[in-house]
Amino acid sequence: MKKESSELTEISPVGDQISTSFPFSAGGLFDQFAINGGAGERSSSLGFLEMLGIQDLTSHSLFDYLPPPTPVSLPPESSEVVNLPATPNESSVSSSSTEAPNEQDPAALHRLAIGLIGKSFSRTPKGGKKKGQKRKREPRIAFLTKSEVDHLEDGYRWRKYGQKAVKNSPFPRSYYRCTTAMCGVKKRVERSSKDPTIVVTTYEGQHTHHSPVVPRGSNMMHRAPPTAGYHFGVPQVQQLRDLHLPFFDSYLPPPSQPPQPLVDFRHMPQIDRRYCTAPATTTTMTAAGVSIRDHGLLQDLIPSQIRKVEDAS
DNA sequence: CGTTTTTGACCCGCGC
DNA sequence: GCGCGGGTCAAAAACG
Repeated sequence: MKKESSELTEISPVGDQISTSFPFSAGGLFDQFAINGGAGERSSSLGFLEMLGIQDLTSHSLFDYLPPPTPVSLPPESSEVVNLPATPNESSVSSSSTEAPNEQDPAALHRLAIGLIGKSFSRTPKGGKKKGQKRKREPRIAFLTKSEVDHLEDGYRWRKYGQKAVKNSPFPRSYYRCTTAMCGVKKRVERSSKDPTIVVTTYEGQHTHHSPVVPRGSNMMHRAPPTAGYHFGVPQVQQLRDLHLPFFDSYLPPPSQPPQPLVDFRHMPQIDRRYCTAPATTTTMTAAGVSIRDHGLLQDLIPSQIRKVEDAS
């Protein structure tokens, strides 16, 4: 059956996309991780790792390259410190105000690499596009997560609309769209061929709705309640800064400012219980569950940054 | 029975 | 122009 022209998404070439219309802070630096264009021979994950100066994931873990861990502090209203286990054998999670963190209890964000890997634009929408009309371009953000589970729970409901084999990779790439009406956010999920323990989740667009839904088959123990505040503790913000990724300065609140609301770490013990029985990489899954859940990065930080750029222009 | 997933076909941009 | 690869569509199947 012949298809109508429809809204599609493609990735713009590396060459001009950053310098011409990237809404954040244009510059050559972005070329290092605007890696999804052109012939598409480099995966987003590899590009991001390259950006971090990581060339070989076959003999090292991504997380070997990240900054040293710091304790995950809870928001000011709670004095608890949540320690994440580093291995399944140490899968217990303490929630104590007195227990000091150590190397075996790296912070959640230590296990998370977040990279802005490029940008994309929508193709001709249904109904056609006028000649010469600029395509809408959406920023994309990739989360690299060490996890056994491909599709990580992030608090939104997604409908899978496609799956494709990835060239030079044994793992397929899945395409998801937010099921909320009028919300055009999409995400791609693929597993790194270099390090199969790493899942690359790429988000495109901004959610038009604030309240994430409770996914089916889940319960409130697995996620923050809708009414809960989302807090990104100072240590997490500092860790992101410590990655020395220039664009993060635009994403993160100034050091003098209170942390942006993002993740409610009070729910991390529940998340850990959910995964602690799974083998091998589940501790990172814990971190991933929290990290990916910090939808604020998408719906709070990015929009604010876009506004910032728009105001400045 | 409504929703989601699966999966082959199709569309499009790009390189040759 | 053609082939390739990424991305999406949409009918059918599966699921709850």
